[in-house]
Amino acid sequence: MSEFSPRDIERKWQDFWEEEKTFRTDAASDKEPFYVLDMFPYPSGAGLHVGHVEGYTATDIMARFKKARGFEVLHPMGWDAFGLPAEQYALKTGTHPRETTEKNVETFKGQLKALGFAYDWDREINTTDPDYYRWTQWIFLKLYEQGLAYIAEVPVNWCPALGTVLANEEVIDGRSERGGHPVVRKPMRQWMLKITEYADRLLDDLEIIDWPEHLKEMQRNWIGRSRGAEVDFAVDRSSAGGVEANIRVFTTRPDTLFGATYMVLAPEHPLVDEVTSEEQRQAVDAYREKAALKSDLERTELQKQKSGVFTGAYAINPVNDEKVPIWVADYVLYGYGTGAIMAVPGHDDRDWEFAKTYDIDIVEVISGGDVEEEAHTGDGELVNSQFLNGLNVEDAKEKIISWLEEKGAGKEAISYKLRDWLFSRQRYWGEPFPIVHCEDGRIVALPEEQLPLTLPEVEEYAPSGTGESPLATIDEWVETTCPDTGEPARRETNTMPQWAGSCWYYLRFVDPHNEEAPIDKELEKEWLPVDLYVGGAEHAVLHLLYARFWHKVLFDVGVVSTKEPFQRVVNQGMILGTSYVYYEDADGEILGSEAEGRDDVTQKTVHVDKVRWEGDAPMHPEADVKLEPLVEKMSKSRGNVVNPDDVISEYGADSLRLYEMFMGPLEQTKPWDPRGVNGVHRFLSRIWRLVCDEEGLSEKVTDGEADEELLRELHRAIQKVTEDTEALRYNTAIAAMMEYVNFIYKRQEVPKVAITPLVQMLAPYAPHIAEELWVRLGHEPSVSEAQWPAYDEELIKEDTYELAVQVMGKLRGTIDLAQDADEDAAVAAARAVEDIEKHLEGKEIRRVIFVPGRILNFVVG
RNA sequence: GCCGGAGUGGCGGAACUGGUAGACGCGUCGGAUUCAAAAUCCGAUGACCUCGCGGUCGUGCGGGUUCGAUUCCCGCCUCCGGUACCA
Repeated sequence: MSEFSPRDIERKWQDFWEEEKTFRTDAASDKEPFYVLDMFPYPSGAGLHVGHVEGYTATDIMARFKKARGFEVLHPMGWDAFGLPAEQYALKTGTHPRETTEKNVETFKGQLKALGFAYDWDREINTTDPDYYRWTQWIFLKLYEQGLAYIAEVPVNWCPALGTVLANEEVIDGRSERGGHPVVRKPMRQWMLKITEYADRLLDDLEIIDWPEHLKEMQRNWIGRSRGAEVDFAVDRSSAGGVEANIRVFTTRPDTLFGATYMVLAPEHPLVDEVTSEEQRQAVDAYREKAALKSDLERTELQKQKSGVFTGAYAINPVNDEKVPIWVADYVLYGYGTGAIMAVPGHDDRDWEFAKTYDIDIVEVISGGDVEEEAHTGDGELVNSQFLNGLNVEDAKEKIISWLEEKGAGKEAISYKLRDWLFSRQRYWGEPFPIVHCEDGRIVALPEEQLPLTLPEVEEYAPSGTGESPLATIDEWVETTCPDTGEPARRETNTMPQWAGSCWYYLRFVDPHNEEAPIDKELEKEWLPVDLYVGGAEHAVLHLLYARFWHKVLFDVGVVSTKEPFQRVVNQGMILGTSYVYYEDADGEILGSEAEGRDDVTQKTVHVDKVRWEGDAPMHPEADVKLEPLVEKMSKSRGNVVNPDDVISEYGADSLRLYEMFMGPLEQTKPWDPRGVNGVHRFLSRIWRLVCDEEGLSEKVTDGEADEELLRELHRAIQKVTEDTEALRYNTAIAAMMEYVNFIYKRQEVPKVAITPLVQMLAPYAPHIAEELWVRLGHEPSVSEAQWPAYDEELIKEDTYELAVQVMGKLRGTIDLAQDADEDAAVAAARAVEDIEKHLEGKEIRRVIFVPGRILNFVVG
């Protein structure tokens, strides 16, 4: 075959790798281990998209590169297959989620294989496999034994019309995504995990891992640790109907205590009932009821107007014994801090706004602003604060905290935004909890030997109607006996959330068939942490935080020896598509870009495949209207999705892989350009033609030696590609290979020794063509087993180099200069150049700046 | 609002620790090949002035430091991502 035809070679080499088990990992090997991991996908019905391909290609290149560099590489793939879509499909069609999952896995796996990824498929993991979730349940038991799993009544999104609990993403504007039925907050019995107990470690250990700073920052913000003080305010008995109570507040600004002119309790705060006066009770109850109906989102999203109700009661400010009114307001969240605040309107924006609305006193305690105009939140000198007067904020905090501690009215405290993790779902398609509830109320964990507790077959996937999972309707599964006493008991009918399976899968890949433990201890020591973990930024917080949490728990119980699971994380950037936009007015008339911005029209798109091309102008298929190209996130509804299968059938997998890496830096958001694929395909064809001919090997290819210049270019290319690949700068590594190919194209003949290393360097990027060329060049398969080419710095050096010459910082010419030339030689050479000399003529040279290898600059007077 | 990131040719992007801005690719133009076209190969391609040699301007905007700034500092603008009453 004379022309490059991916169709003819790609399948062949995919089969070769599979049969030869080229990418099998020997976990017990003596070689240095390198673990490179992708965020495994949820196998959706839609199949792989170009975003998956980007991340997976990036890790695949690293895996193949490291293998060639002599590492024992672990590069596995699996399926995060529990989850909502399969269950919803089951609801609609009655198809068992297992069937849907199997089918989708089949599709995904076929697509991944067609891309030539070097996975060790013997280590494939599926989170829905009982042999896998047995250990997910086992880890849950460890959490439970450690006291880190508990049951609580927690409000969930309850949709009475659907008779089911909805996930946050299924609720839009307080209504169900499907059907638009009202959704209310309803407390239900839930499993919680005490991730808050690990907050400090999750925060501190960010220091020891090599993650992008923005990602660490997001985790820090999510944990939201803040230092402050807890202060007790006694409730004024006479105003609260004789009730004796303390209101404890958390504040980061104890220094402003003298400026506290009211207090606020969250509507859910238990003290509200106790302190509310008879006159105010009706108003308070009404307010609390209204607040309870709002979802968290509603409570926060429309932040414009603050609302609240006075309870009728007062509290005593411990620093000056002044009476301050106690209010109820939903801008205070029950879940954060103590659920109550001291309000300092002079120095807090929210309190200021509230005080203005309800005409509450504003007292300035820190000078430097005008508290009648706005809250002054910055630093300043303390005023109106007795013994704190004259101090700055920092010192006042210290002093007031010691004062409070001395008086027993408060103490230093730390608060977190992070909440405990709501760990149960009222669904069928998830891991069952290995827990039974006995009739006497005891909660008993199943013994390890009884794992896995498998999901029963069900007739109906419809929700039970009570808010419980469909499992609750299967009596023969639910009804069991207590493992301790043998008395009748009921199984837990909640299931675990999708996060559970993905919290530890990276461990299982190391030792996927172990029946004694989730992972062998020795192997864990050898392989963890993961050296490189690549995935989408959408998991920057939750998945990565949850997995870190589990890892730390497993560390504490001795299952793993490492503090952190992922040494290095990289987020691949999003790939954007081009939408073709037009506008439509109320009468359905189709309009072009001239209608942009008008508010009587709606923006619409034409699916990429339906666009009618008039030359290079995109036109509406039915109307004579020019469409406006718009680069944005790919989505089905915008008709701008690029399907990897289509690209493969037109250009082949190698071109798709190469293009996605050539587009730009891995972490950056990049627009898809269909013509770009053609460009890299052209590059691969050029290499092909360089090597191959109708007869087999091209006439240009010789058995001779490489000359000095060729060697220099070759070794320069090897150096650049090696360094850039190591640093994930794939785009510039590819550019270096292109430059080298352009260079050898200009030659009549090229010796094999100058092409072979190129093919080896190409192999991680475009493995199929590289394998084929490798064999054509007379080597035994496979290039995937070959050692990465080395470069020799000596060969790269030249006798002379080109030096830029500036006069007054402006480039005036270049000179060829010997490597070891000194300043005098450089100046002489520069002055010999007419174009440079004419800028120096008749001027006094005041200074010469000579940086060997970099610059020669004349400063003239 | 706050936090994070980014603004470089017609387009995607390159430029190591301040040292020839625009590598590589796309597109465009020209040439070769062809009966012709596609494909391929070779060359040109930031803008402006100039017949040409050459020159001036140019990395979002305005300042600054420096012999020299895409790179460092100060002040803005725009876009993208995250987050949002967290006391």
